[in-house]
Amino acid sequence: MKVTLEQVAKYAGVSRGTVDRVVNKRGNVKPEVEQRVREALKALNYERNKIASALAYSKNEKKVCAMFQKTDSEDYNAKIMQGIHDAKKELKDFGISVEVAICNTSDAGEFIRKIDAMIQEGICGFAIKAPSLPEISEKIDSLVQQKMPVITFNSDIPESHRTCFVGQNLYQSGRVAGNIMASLVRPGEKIVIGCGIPQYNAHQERVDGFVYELKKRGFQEEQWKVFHTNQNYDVTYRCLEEIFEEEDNIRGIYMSVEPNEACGAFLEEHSFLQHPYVVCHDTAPETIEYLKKGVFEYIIDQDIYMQSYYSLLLLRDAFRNGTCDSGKVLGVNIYNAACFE
Amino acid sequence: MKVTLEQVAKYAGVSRGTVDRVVNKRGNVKPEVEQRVREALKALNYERNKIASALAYSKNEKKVCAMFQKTDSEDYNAKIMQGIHDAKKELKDFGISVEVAICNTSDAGEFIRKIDAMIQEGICGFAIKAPSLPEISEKIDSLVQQKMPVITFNSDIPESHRTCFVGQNLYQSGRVAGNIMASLVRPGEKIVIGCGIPQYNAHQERVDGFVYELKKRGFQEEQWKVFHTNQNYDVTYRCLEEIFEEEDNIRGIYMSVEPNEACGAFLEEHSFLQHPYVVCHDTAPETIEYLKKGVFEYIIDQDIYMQSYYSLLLLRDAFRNGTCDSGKVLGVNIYNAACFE
DNA sequence: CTGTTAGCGCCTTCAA
DNA sequence: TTGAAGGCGCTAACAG
Repeated sequence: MKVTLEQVAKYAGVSRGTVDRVVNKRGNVKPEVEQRVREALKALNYERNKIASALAYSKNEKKVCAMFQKTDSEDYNAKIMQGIHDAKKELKDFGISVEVAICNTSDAGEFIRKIDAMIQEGICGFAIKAPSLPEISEKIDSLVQQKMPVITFNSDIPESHRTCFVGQNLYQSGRVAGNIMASLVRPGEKIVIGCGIPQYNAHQERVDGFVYELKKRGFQEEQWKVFHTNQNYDVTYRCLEEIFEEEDNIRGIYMSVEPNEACGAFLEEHSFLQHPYVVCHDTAPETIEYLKKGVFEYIIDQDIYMQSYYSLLLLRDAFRNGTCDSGKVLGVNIYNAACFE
Repeated sequence: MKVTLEQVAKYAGVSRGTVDRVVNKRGNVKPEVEQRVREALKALNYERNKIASALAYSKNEKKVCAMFQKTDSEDYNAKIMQGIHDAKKELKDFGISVEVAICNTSDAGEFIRKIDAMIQEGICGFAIKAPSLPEISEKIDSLVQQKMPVITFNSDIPESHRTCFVGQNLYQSGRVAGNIMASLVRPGEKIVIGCGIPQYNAHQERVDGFVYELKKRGFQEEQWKVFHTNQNYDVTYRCLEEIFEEEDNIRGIYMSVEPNEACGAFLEEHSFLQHPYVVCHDTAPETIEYLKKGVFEYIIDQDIYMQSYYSLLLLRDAFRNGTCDSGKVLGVNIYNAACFE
């Protein structure tokens, strides 16, 4: 069952080293010998032992960097750090150490300075969550050109040549939300859509997906109304007050980004004949509380923990394989109150 | 950063072997030496290298068995097999080989005979999906008494002393479904609940959870009606016909177990003013089709693939640690049509 | 009770 | 272009 390099070598009448050269395509093998080895490999159905391989390879020590911009939500930041922390533990045995760099602004300069500083320290791979700005994109391209793996997570920079992206498909997550809302709200009832900042592609994408799905399920433009939260608590609260004063028969609220709490507070502090169904994103503890209390109906999560964790693990594979499995779009997870029992 | 046994040994003034004895609690170490080693361990913050450990330990070859009863759904069986297959590949490097045993009936005798046969072949651990019958439970107890890990998956045998269980909490999954339904259906509207076979605890549990949640959300007993599908296509179809003839204003159908297709076909072949919302379990390809077509509204999945895969991996940990992390209740995953885009 | 040593299977350097 | 050999860090058997 278990076939080793040694056995293949014996079968082919060569040494372990030669088989290794063939298996790992290191070149410097005479074609006819290579042919013979390949046949032996096939005949014995050799598969390399990943554990042994990892152990031997762990001599090549490497340093990678996880870089991200802090958000306003401490919980969110903590989940990212937790993912990094767990990945760090996992990667240690592979001889890979992880440095963390946190940016405080969305200024391209800050990112680029931090990247350069990290490279000075001998970093040879990045997992990075950064705004999609031309300067950053170019910087990434220059790193990739130097054969350095760069993986974007959570928020993609698709214009760049990043090795791959780990995160949610925002448009799809908006569609999932739209589909949920369409099942909750009935003909003649109205929906309020909270968009963050329209200039941010990421915010608009979810709303686009949401609206697409509403249309698909037969809703009319008059049935929904978009407002901009500016990602600000007070703005959100006031907008909701205004809209609920103007309109009636609102049965759905979609919060495409934080601050979910503003919406929760608004609903708790006002009473309605028919309480509106709330669909929102990301499982912050406060958001889950609203879900449990029945103020919110559904949360769609993107597992930010997994994103930071997984992107770091992919970096390891990138070192071994020169590349990594074509990125990874992590799931769109739906939760209702009963999920947290 | 990386601390090895060797370094700890040097620090404590003993040999690697002795440190190993302390780390792995193999005994035979003089208390004062042990004390010294423990201090060194702490001082250097030693953590064992899992890769190296696994490689060395893989010398101890082991055989485990995955045993399950075939269901009527070929897709379901295939997912179980896929999980086993992937686990097999993963475990190979650990020196663990996996045998599969498939039972055709729910007869305790068949299971017990197959278990005995496996033990003849040198199996030393089981991952098993079996009905909860006293004879099987006793058999499991006798294996566990001989220090053999036995993990139940998908369907638990809680009366037994199985090492742990990997699967969904059925009651909770019913609650999740109930909560969804409660958000879809409004006052005055009715819900039909398809229970499989009431004598099967597993079927009843989901329905209990479902009803619990309906009550919690203020629904009245008159609003729902339970029927028994017998897990049979024709029975299900006929029951639905009858109920829809008798009652009107039915807006929700909950299928707690297969055959979901009977429900799908029924809805496609009849037309209603208000099409009822369908919430059901398990992502068989046919069920997903109905979801995509908009005939079904939500599917709640239990990732059976992951259950068979994960239970086998836990067996590996059980060999190393004598026990394994207190089982694992895998998630309750909610899907709507947009999830499959 | 403790130290020594021979692997586990692969990777990598160094000679040849 | 190839073979030989010395690790990677840990486990386990054996000798003392």
